[in-house]
Amino acid sequence: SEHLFPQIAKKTPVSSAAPIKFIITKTVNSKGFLFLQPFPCHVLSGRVLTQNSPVMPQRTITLSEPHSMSIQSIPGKKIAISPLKSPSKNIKPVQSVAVGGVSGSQFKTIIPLATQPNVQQIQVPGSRFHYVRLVTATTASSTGQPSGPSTSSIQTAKPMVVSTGAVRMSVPIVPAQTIKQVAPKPLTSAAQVVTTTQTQQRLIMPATPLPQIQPNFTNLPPGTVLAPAPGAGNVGYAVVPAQYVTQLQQSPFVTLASSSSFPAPTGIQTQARLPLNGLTTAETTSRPRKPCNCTKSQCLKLYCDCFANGEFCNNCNCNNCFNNLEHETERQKAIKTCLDRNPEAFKPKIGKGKEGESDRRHSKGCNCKRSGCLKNYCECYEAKIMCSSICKCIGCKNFEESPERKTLMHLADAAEVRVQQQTAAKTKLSSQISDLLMRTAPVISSGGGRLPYTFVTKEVLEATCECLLEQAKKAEHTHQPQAEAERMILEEFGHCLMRIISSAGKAKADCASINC
DNA sequence: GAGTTTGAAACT
DNA sequence: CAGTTTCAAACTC
Repeated sequence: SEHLFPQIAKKTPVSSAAPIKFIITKTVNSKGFLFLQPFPCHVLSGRVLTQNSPVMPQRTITLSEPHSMSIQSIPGKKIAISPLKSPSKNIKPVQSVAVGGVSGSQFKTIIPLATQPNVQQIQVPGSRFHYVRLVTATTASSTGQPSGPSTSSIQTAKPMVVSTGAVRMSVPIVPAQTIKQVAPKPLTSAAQVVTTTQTQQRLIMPATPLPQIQPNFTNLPPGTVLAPAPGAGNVGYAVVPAQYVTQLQQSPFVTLASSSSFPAPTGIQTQARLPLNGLTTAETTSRPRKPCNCTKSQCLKLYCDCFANGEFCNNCNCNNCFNNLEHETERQKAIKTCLDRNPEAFKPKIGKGKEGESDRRHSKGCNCKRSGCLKNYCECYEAKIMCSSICKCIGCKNFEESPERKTLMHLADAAEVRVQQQTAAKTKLSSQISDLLMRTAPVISSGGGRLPYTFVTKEVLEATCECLLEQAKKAEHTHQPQAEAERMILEEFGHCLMRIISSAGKAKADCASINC
């Protein structure tokens, strides 16, 4: 990413350090998510790149000294990388969103890294970013050159425990068995994560240095490097968002291992969203993005919400979709086209306010003409913000004092209250039914207020029905009017119920006396 | 679910 | 940059 890191664009002498495979950079996409793919550089987040992309040649960035890097082309390399945050104050938002990820269904896959020490963290002073170096055992030497083709490059990866100031980059290692408990789609071998024919690949996960990291994998942000504790085992793990794996699985370039213990949820796809920026965990986890329905754009234009958000299409209803790893070349080209047309294309449209939501506003403003900016056609309204002076809308009613807007808000609030009440009522009813079933269900070991038997047995029902039928016949024989007949039957039903209840109570008392 | 409306994106 | 077309989502019936 020469334009972002001009200082590293120049090739510099390689030191004794092992080669850095990738730089992690960052920006945000149009919906406030951390977005990396669109940038015409060799740094793509959590995705596999192909060297032969016409858009940008993939390169390896070699760091020797903190300030000196070089970029070298490595033909035939495919590398997946993810964002890496510095341990600065920027950490917090990253963690808050990265952990939650896309939705509650999102999980992280922990890829065991093998034994050779080939994941290294590099800190570049003055840079807001951290760099991670993934090298094979053969390249972990001091050659400074990338290794040759390999089919198990990742297998030798091992995170290093690096302390970056107050932030420790790793957490205690866990045994391999633990993977099954935390990763729905564990990979039996990292080597299987990235294998191709004849070409070497590496998977670089975002190694977010977070002081808040806890040894709970479900809370780890994507790309967390789990390094072995001193004296512990020799295998490390890296946590990557599951959607990456989903995409990787879909890729013709990459073969992923599927676990026999955890069948891959091929039918369940997650939005391949990258770590977010500007949205809270709750927002991102409770509101997975809707699948798109594109038919003509191949999901490679900004019409497509997935594409516009820097996401792969996943679980969408689109036709002829190119927004996936299978069409990486076309996708990169489309990204470049969009950026050529508008360099801000993938940046958030809604600027984040300095204090509270009131400061949020649409970066370009809307151009609504007929909706009064009070329908979701309006991007401002959709983002739940007021129109601003930069909007060019006609007949706007989306401003603070607008009576129409207030009415709409009240209606929305009322509707929400109704939904909540209905939900609460349903919950209560469900609870009552459940409780009732518990009370009437046969319980071998009686306790509390439960009855020891089920009294409404088949026999009891039959007897009750016979009684009711008998009452009906009686009414018929005596030529009672229909209303009177119904009354007699109901009365008999009442008697039946009383007898059943009485028997139940008596049986319970008997049962209690003999301590059954 | 089909058809219509809408406004952003894409195109000219 | 303005006008037009395309597109997919939002909306209505």
